[in-house]
Amino acid sequence: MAGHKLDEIDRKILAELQVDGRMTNVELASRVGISAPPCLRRVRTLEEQGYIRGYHADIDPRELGFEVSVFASVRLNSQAEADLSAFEARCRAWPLVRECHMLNGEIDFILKCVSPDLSTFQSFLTGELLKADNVANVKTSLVIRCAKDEPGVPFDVLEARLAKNA
Amino acid sequence: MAGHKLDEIDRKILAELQVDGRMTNVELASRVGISAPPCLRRVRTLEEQGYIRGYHADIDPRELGFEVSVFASVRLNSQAEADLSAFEARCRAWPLVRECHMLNGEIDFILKCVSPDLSTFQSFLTGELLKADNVANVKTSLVIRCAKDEPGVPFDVLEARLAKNA
DNA sequence: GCAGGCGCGCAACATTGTTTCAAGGTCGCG
DNA sequence: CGCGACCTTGAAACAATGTTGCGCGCCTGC
Repeated sequence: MAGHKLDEIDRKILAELQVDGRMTNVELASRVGISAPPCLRRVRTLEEQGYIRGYHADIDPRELGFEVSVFASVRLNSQAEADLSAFEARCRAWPLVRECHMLNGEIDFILKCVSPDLSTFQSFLTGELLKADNVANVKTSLVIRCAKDEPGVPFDVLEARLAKNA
Repeated sequence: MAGHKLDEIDRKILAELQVDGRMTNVELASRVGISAPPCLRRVRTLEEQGYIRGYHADIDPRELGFEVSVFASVRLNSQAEADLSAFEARCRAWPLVRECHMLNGEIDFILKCVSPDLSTFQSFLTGELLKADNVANVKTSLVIRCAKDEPGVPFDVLEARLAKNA
């Protein structure tokens, strides 16, 4: 699956679609330097092979009234695999939790949450998260402002590494 | 700007495009229950008004050889606005840093980073981040696994709130 | 050199994107 | 109550794009 059999054109396609996922196929083809039909075939292949997991509109939560973002550091009582999985399943079911990452070190999980306002988050925190089985400790940090938010792959780094190894 | 003058159709459009940002306009129109032309006009308006910030392909970093994700908690020596802005600007320039959020509490910033391997991240950490001006302290946590990663807006919560207020 | 496979580009058709225009609906005001 | 301005919608027509099948050239291995 991780066979790095991507040529330069494939990587250009991924980089372009990461910047603008709604670009038309003809536009994409002209940018990467091939004609439209093979370009479309490459995109389909990249989708099937899992390089492209999907396409999503990037919607501003604040514009829709989600004024509050919070990072929550969670510690559990038990780190047995079954308990970890159970907590992850609960996170997937909570709509306010948008991301859930398991970490090494003292903190077991970090959650990224959004909420319309502080009181909504507080009732989630006290009524749901802190009451959940196996949760020992939660430390929350309000996001004051966001300087950078670009999930994805730094293609410039990737190209630099490939150039060095060549 | 934050005038919530979105009707149900607009919210449906946003929800659909968040799930599949490459959906065809005619497909989108049929899903939200109107014909294609007004649907396209609504999408354009939502883009212009900032509800939709863009469209991005969701690319799996692991497939491209970025095996390591790290959260870094950063404390600065000075929290003067000029110093905060300077640090944010540095984060925007580091390709391995994908997200940079300013927090309240003890921690000043949390960074989400990706890297091809641990040694690359370590050289970034010791050679760049820890050497940067004003950085007092950095605590890093490796991501072991990711249970949920759905940036965006929980539209089910939004609709529930609107129903309650109606 | 030659057969096979692979990737490209061309051309044709199906589908979609986009504009234009007229009809219906809503709101405010006389 | 009725009128008029405004907004939104949907149908039609055209331009643009998505999609498929086919043939050519290139590389590879024998």
